[in-house]
Amino acid sequence: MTFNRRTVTTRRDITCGEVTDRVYLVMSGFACRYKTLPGGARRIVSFVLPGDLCYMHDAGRFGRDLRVGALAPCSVADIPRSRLLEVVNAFPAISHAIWWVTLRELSRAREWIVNDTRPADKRLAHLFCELLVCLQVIGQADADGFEFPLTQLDMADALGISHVHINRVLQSLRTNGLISWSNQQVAFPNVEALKAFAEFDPAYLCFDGYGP
Amino acid sequence: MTFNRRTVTTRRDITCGEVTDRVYLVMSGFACRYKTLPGGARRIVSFVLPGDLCYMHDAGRFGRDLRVGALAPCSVADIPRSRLLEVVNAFPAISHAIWWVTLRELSRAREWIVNDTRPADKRLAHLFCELLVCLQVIGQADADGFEFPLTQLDMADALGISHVHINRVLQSLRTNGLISWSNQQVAFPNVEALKAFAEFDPAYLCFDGYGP
DNA sequence: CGGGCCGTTGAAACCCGTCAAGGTATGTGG
DNA sequence: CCACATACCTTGACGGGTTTCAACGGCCCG
Repeated sequence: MTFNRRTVTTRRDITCGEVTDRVYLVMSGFACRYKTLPGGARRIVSFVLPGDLCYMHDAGRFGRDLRVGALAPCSVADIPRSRLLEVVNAFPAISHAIWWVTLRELSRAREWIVNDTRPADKRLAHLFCELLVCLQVIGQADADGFEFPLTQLDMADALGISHVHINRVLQSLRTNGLISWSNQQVAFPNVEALKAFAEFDPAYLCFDGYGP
Repeated sequence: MTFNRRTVTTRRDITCGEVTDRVYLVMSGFACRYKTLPGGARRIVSFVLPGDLCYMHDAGRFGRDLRVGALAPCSVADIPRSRLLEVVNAFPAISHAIWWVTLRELSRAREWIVNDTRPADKRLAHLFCELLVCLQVIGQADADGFEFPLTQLDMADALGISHVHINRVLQSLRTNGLISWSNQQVAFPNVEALKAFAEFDPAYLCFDGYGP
């Protein structure tokens, strides 16, 4: 059951042209959903981690203005939409799981809206908390850190602030002993203090209670 | 087929206690989904217009930290969740429609994230554009304006800015001839100019192509 | 008449963006 | 091995956007 598998390099889109009859399964790497503003600025609206599906829903009508790009080299499997439908029909429980991840996405998008009201330092801390928990679930983070191939500019676009300002905010968090980040490795010396500072409540991630 | 129908006054929540076995249909008025930050600030993450369903999905797991409140007097119908399931089973096409509105919510939430990267004046203009189109679809707006019972503070919480600043931004838009707002009546002397200023592209609203 | 709620305005301080420049690492080609 | 280019990180200075605090006026309603 291996599909057309390929590698997408950093700063390239995962979509190939205007094809809409496929869904994309990210198997490794680091990607994001983003939009580009008329001025040329990029705003990342969510991260795509290994195991995530993209363009699951009819791409012709939903998310036409939303693109998916690699932030680190990604291994991607192209799956024909028809194949996905077959699987859903054969195993109705899959339909339930698809509902699950969709509602999870919605809940997370809303928390990102809320996060945008916080000052930049708490915003950055909150995003790191989210990444820590999500990466732990897929076994790509230990208790207090993870490997992190993204640049400061990527994080700036995910938070909607400038890359200059994120640098300053990051150093403030560094000197406060909340974050260390170098050589593509992020660590949090005091995870509880970080979560408290970020006002982080993992409920919105909708992990607990995941069914079949 | 009339259900337990009631009226919710301004600044009150539509939910009644911790009940999770009901969905709520807003039949008239103006409501919003919101979260409250630890500091006490309220952030609105989406508006709820007449015809919208709330807590459609298992409220026990999703959206526990999300509340629904009335911004103007609302007429609400409480529907037992079991009744909704009956209807879905009896008319499978309904299931398709529920998918539709859910994906629409997701698309809109993501555009709100993008909107948060714009300066406050464009942000406000963009939100007005969204409201204009959505209210037109349900027949509660004409070509260049609508009745609007919300306060400036409500709009501030929907945009994540202070009520003082929204007042200043609003006056700037007023003097530029883009918006007039008084006596709960909003009008846009030049809709096209407003949309251009706001960088508004209605694609994300996912209205076109709505099926059965 | 008094009390909320809402809109409005001014002043000061802060957060953050932009511009500009320099520094470091990595990779490439000569 | 060196020159060069590129991408990324860092820093300072400056200006503008935004928040906060404070105060006042209008309006509706009890």
